[in-house]
Amino acid sequence: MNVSTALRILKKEGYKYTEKREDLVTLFAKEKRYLSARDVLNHMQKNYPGMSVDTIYRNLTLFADLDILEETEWNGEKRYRLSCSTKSHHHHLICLDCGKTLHIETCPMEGIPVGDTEFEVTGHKFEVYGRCGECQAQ
Amino acid sequence: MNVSTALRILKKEGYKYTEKREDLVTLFAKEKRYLSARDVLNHMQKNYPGMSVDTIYRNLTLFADLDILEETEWNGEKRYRLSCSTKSHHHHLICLDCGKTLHIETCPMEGIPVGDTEFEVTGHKFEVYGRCGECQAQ
DNA sequence: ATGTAAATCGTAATGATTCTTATAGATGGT
DNA sequence: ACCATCTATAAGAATCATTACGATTTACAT
Repeated sequence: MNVSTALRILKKEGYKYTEKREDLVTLFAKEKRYLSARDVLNHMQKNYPGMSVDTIYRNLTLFADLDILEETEWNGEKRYRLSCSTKSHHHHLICLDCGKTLHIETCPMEGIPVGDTEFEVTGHKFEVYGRCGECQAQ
Repeated sequence: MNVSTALRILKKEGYKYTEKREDLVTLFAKEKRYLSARDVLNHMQKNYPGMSVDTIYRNLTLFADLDILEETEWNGEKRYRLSCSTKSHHHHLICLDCGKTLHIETCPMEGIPVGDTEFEVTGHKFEVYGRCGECQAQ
């Protein structure tokens, strides 16, 4: 996923192009890590001092719905990062200090026999948590 | 995990026995599924009409710290269920409607090569989500 | 039985997120 | 380029889950 792909998806789905939306996607494209709504607000308010929290949340939710952003949650806050790829299903090793990620290519759902239960399976979550090298060195 | 084990852990760690704490653990022992703080409050206030939300949250957190309860989160609410066992590491298939669970015995961490990264791994989460048979039938 | 620290209550405070209403701005057609 | 329409945004209020606080009650060791 990159900025132009993201904006193309926006247009295709009938949403309007705004400079704030482009900057929002650009921020995620630069950072390539999980950011909280507050992180995003702090970054965005440098260029747009009066930017509303509502705009942040509304666009984060929209982008997650459009699969432009991936969403997760820790320490009571939702976090978002740019979708790594539209192609291959994968999981993450996540630094809980800075939100940096590494890919985990294997998916635990392959080989789990959940089809023979009365459950209708709708999703799954596999995440490994830790601290990256930089954050260990403070 | 059962009620007497839970109360033994409480005592061993120097916490006081109260009727509310016994009833709280008993509730989880009966339900054997994930409950939100609000679920617990509703159940408990039948017997203790004036019970404070603070008491609920304080004890849920305490019990989770003592590994009497397992904690997770979905739809913006923390959820707790009685720890299945003190012995074997496992994961869950969870009904997002009622909190009912099935065990998943295999752990995806076996076979994931995370030791050769600069990350210090501190934890992981693997959960499968769905709807149980009863909830599908409403 | 008594003293003390912990547990609880009632309520206020907090923090993240969502909602509301009025205004501003993007897009498509002229 | 201009206009109409409909979406996006700002500002602030509202909501929801959770935590904090001061006062009171209770468990339990002595």
